[in-house]
Amino acid sequence: MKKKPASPTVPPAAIDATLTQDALIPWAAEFQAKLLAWFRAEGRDYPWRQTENPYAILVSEVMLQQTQIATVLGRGYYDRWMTAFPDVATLAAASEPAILRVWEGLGYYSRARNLQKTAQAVLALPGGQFPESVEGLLALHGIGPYTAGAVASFAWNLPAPLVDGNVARVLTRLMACDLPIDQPPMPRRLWEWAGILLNRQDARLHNSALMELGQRICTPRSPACLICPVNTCCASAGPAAASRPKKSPARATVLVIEHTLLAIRDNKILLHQETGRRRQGLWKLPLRTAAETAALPLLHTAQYAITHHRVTLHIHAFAPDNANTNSNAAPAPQREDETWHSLADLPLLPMPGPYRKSLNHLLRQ
DNA sequence: TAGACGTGGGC
DNA sequence: TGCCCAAGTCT
Repeated sequence: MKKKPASPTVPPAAIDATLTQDALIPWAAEFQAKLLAWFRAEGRDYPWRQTENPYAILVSEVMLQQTQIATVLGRGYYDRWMTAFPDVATLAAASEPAILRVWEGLGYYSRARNLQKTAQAVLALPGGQFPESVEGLLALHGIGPYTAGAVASFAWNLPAPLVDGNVARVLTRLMACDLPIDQPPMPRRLWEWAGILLNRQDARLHNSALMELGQRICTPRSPACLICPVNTCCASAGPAAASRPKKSPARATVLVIEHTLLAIRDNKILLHQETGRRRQGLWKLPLRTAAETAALPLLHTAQYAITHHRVTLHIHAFAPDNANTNSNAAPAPQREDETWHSLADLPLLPMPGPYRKSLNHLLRQ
């Protein structure tokens, strides 16, 4: 099978020049037409594609940041959120624990808090409506270049390009680019390419189609070039595709061991609320050093990953009533930032997924 | 600007 | 199993 040779990286000068779409990418019109035809015939029907409500679209986009559709839809996060907080006013008035509880398990919890900040900011705008421009959207918390382009094009069909992981992969393959996509000058160049290729009359469909192409056809490991609707436009179609895009090496995984206490008395459990950047506002079991827990019985061990850490979570039994009969290795039962909570309230408290799972396991009987 | 930020799924 | 990846943003 005869393939276009993998062309060398597109010279920056050819891209940066201010020229017409046809001169920059001669196959742009063909690409747009084939992409749109494919999407009209094969595109999936997601809840956020059945609405032009900017709030509903924003919620979906924020949930989908670094998160797969199967998680957001299959595990019910989108439906639960839209039921609990159906509009900007409801979300703006909600309590933070209520928000975090609905978000629990999705990760990147600042997304949930920023969504509420944005709801409050929108309500405070004259008219109380979302700004109908990329610039206006970018000024809101948690809305970056991708999400601004997504809301602008999906809600109002504005001619705004967008680049996410899917689009970046499609574009580097189309252009046979071997520069690392996470380092200059690639991020800027990808946005330029997306802007040049954008179908300005049908930005909504075009952007949806481009992402879905990346998600379903132009996949990271085994791209389906043979059935790709735009393979005639692609400089990587065939074996070369899987080698793109290039990326900087991932950070090394760091091993961490957490020793925690399961302290229960009078149907109350001792918990600690996170106040730092990580998992802020969520409740965890009290953390202790290995030495402090060495003499305590080990109840449960679990493993989980958080960003580039690999965590082994040990949960030790601690009986506050017996504390003074224990050796001097026994930990203080309670520290300043730790509080007792009724076991009945446990389902209401936002908690990192691994802790929730371990507690459910331990308290089942 | 490079690092930090959660979690689950696929291979 | 241990990576890589997923509709990114913030500091």
